[in-house]
Amino acid sequence: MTDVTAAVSSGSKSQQAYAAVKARIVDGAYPAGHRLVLAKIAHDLGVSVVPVREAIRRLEAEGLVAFERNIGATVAGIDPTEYLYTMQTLSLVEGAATALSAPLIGPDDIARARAVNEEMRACLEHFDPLRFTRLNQDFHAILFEHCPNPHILDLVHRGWNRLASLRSSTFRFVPGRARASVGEHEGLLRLIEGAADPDEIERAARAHRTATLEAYLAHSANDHR
Amino acid sequence: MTDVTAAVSSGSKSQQAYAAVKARIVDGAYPAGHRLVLAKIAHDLGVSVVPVREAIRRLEAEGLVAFERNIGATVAGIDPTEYLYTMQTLSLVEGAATALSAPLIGPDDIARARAVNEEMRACLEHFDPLRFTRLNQDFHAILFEHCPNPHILDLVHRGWNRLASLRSSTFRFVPGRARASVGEHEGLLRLIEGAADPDEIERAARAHRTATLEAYLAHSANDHR
DNA sequence: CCGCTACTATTCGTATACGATTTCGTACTC
DNA sequence: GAGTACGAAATCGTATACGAATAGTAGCGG
Repeated sequence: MTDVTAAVSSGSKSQQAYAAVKARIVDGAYPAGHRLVLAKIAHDLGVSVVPVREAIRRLEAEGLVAFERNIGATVAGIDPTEYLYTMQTLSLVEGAATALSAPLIGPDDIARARAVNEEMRACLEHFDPLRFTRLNQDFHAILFEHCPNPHILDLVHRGWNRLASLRSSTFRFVPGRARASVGEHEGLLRLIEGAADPDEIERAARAHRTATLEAYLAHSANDHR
Repeated sequence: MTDVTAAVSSGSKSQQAYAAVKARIVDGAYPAGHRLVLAKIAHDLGVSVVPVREAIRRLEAEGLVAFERNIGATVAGIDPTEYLYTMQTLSLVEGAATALSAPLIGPDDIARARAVNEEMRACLEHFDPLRFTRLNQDFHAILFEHCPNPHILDLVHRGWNRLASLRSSTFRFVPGRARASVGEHEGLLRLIEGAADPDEIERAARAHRTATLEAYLAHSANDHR
């Protein structure tokens, strides 16, 4: 459940353009490398170029768009190096977000998260990577609902958006990673339920993300030999 | 040694406006709450309002400026809650940046950092909080020079900028914090020199920032009773 | 046939202009 | 005298317009 619904109408045309372009990038309508021509987007949205330009610059600041002076904007791809940077940062901020949220998570939240995780488990047969990824985000979003630090939460969301262009390729291509993920989720829930030491929760949440990164690294090393 | 020198001329007028306004905010020429009128800034810089607007929006994204629709922009202050959020995030990213950098720090870097720290120690008599803070940033900047993850480094710099408006009030008002800081720096250098476990280095770097936060909290709790 | 140069078309960057919204001051009423 | 309504000034938000820089293309020369 993302903020895409707020795409249409949000006061200023700049916001509107921002939401519209962001949605198209995140859901893949504008693939990586796609050229973003200000005048064309402005025409499509029925606004002038100025608000569109502002929207594009904002997306650039979030890392979703690459903008070159006098050249133009393109949807930012994510090469292995960028992937590494982003995953490292995500493991950091997700770990902290989970640890900070843990004391505020109630039994009902746990139940909801566990239900989502069971759905993920069921999803392992007839595997649908996109659905699996959406459920994965829902799972963590529940854990972060009560996160007391909005800055850290914002960083988490930025990381997720940044990875959106990959279209869950890790789950898709690294065998066994999806199943392992479900197991780690359950472990995380047990720790939170048991009111474990925040440091331990942070380590577990961090390792959860790091495991995906390392699975990717191992798999891509395998590919290239 | 900040990037203020790059303020003048940097290709686009938008960049120029960004650097100019940012410099004035960070160095205190525009204090917190100061009203930023687009037309006035544009006139002062000799450009039109469009690039200035773009610059202000960028500063807003970095948390340095608060922008309200149809109202205007003001230099963002930092209330206790924001301070807490920012310090928590900084402890997180500085801890990671230090741990990631540690294996890449050579003996010459250690020597330079130690020299800066000794300058800080000397600075404890005839205490000059602003100079002390600048040295403090120099110290950590040396440690981060080789940081292999630019995303995390960027987050560190954003946090520093966000705190700039405080004008080192923690060092100024919390007794003993400056001296403790110098000691913690030396401990950090020893850990790095000794090629300690990255986790231990991360904990120490994180605790270094957390200690300042807690000193502030304790002190302000004292104030309000 | 290949490489270089000049030209054209596209697109960005910024200035100017105008409508929309808010704020502040003033006058009027109770 | 206090509160409210109205109007003017200030400021933002966006559209339009034009200059600047770049990329693509055609033509020329080797």
